[in-house]
Amino acid sequence: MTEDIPQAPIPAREQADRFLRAREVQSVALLEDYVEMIGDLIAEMGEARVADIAERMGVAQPTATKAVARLKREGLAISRPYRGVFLTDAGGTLAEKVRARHRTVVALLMAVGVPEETAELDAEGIEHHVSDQTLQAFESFLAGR
Amino acid sequence: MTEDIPQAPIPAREQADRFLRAREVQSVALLEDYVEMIGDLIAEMGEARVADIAERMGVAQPTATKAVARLKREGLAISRPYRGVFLTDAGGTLAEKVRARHRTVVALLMAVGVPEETAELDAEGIEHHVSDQTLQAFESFLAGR
DNA sequence: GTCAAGATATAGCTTAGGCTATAATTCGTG
DNA sequence: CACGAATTATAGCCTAAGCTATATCTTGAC
Repeated sequence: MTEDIPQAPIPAREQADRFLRAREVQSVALLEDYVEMIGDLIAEMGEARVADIAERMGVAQPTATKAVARLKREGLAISRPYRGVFLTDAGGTLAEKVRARHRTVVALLMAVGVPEETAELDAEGIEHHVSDQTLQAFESFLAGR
Repeated sequence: MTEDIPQAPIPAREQADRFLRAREVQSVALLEDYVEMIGDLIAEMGEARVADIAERMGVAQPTATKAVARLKREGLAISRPYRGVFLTDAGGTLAEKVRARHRTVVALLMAVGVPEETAELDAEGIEHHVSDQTLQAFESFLAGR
């Protein structure tokens, strides 16, 4: 509180845009998490059941059901009542992208000295805010070190 | 979709804990943003008015009023009706911590090759998910390069 | 083939964070 | 010092994401 303003103040409008973007990102973050989880479950167990999704996401079963309904609305998943959940092509593509990004973020964190366990923990929240441009920078950094 | 499972599968419980943590972080992220913003406004203009907070956060004025009410509930800010908003000691300390963390995250991103503008944009969302341990790793990395 | 157990869906509630419209208050100007 | 403009507060609405309790459907065991 005793120091001067560090950088030149940013225009209010520009700063507001940053927060708007952060809020937008947040609204798709859950979709990404669920899609990735469903992809993992299908890869591991052959199908994704709502009860397993709920357990792994750490939410109650009706919460997972609601989330799946939203995925269907967004065209990322399909399911019939009392049957397993599957990904559409769009959902599968997204899951793949999210999984790759997660790996890159964890690798970057570890490359700058973050212990693996902490890297995994923090990556879960960080990854959603990593833009394509930043992701590319991470990959270049990891390749060229 | 054609490759094997990359790492050994994580116990469901452990994975759920990661998501639980990410959700907890999210619930304090807005508090942090508002507190930092109020600190900035006081530093720049001598006081933080609700209208300015709203403009810079990119929200409507009643939304900012509600957020300030929550800050007061949490003991981070004080205000009297139709008067400016001020930070408590706890609020000031938090603002300082958030501001420092933001700078470190931006510096780290730039250090691994992210352009400044993108670094600022992504940092706004990333910073909230950076744990103390990760922050320390960032600082060591920046110091020792 | 029936029936109990397990899985999924539905109903209804809560909190948080947005919004618009409007009321109440403060402040600057004449 | 009064009044209009600017600011802040309040009312009431929406959506998303969580929860518990309960209803409905599926399935496996007998």
